[in-house]
Amino acid sequence: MPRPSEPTRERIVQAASALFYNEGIRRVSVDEVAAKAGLTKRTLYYHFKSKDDLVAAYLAARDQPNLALFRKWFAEAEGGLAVKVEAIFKNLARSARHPKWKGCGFLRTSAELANMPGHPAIRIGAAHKKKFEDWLRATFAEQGIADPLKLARQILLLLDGSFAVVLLHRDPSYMETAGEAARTLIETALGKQGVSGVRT
Amino acid sequence: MPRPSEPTRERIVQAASALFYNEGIRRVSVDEVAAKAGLTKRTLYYHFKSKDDLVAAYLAARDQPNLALFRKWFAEAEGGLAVKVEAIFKNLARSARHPKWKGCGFLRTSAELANMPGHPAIRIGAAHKKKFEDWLRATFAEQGIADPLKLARQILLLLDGSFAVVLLHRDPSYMETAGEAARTLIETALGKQGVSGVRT
DNA sequence: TTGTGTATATTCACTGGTTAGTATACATAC
DNA sequence: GTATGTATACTAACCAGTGAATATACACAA
Repeated sequence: MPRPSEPTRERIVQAASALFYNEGIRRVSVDEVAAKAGLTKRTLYYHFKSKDDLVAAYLAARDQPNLALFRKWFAEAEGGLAVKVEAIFKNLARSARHPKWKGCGFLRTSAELANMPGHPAIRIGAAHKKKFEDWLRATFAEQGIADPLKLARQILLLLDGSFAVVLLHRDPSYMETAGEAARTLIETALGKQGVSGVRT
Repeated sequence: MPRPSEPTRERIVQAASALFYNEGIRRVSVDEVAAKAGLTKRTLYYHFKSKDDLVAAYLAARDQPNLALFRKWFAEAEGGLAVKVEAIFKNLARSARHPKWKGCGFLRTSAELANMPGHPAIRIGAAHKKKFEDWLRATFAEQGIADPLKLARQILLLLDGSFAVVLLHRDPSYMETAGEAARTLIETALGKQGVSGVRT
């Protein structure tokens, strides 16, 4: 059969992603994933040792693309630091208006598996959010902000808060409100920065 | 048997609360809830017409006590508006250090049932958060803040963000960071308020 | 060129357990 | 003697994971 066999594994992960994200982890059976991928459950278990393993693969596949998207939205925005960060929230609001949007897969998984704190999928989610936080922190540090880690965490809190609130109310305008708050916090931090601070 | 029969229904809701909150909605079976309440599943189905009904009752029971706790934390704190709101976050951080803490039941339920947008439990969760938002809005309005609704929503975003982030990282210090951000936003809003603004 | 062994990849059929919800009967109180 | 409340026993479906067999590709020997 196919020698490197990555297409099969890839197909399984993509089927799992669509189902887990749309329906929830525990709602979706391994049989459903296999059917959607066009193969039998037994074949799926050849590529993944357990359902938990598959859940971890689902989130791992979303890690880099998600981060790249945030960086792209930031990079493409015209303006100062605060405006560029606010652009992330505006773009997110746009995605959230899509009818199939159902929040952040990482956060929803950690909520659903809250009774299994050490679950591999939760570790992947935590690492993902740390990477985002660290990218923000480094960006803020470059701009000479006094406490870049604190500010990065505050932005992250607003971002994840908007995922949660918009999922509950189905009202993406909360994301724009979060973006305004982020802008305020960044402008305040820029106002307090030392004379050596770099501006854009 | 007991005539008003409210103790039985009450016992079921309490058993359901403990199990749903600790293990997750879909993880817990109706049999488990019945067993924990000390009666049979058939009796449970006499008091609730479905599992969905029971899930809604679980969240409805948390609505008022939760709001009362937030108001109490706010009322008992010494200081100005910003400090009193920050106190909510500090108290929340304290709760989150308890080993059995597992985030916000309303948000976790909305994440787990994200594929059922009209679910009664999600409606109850949305109404709960709206009540909190409205209480904050009214409080800010009393203090003469220019756009009390916007500020209330920003605080709510930080609060729900801290639930999500702390659940993921199991690091309650994020709640204190959120509290600082809330204080900054409120102080900024107070600084911009009209001359007629009331101070505390 | 042809035969053969081996690792990779896939399927069918199954198990043991769980699950939401119900048909029916029984008990108690007033 | 009827409302309310509780229990036993059941259904029909679902679900994570496995045993055993099979098919293919390719390396290497004859």
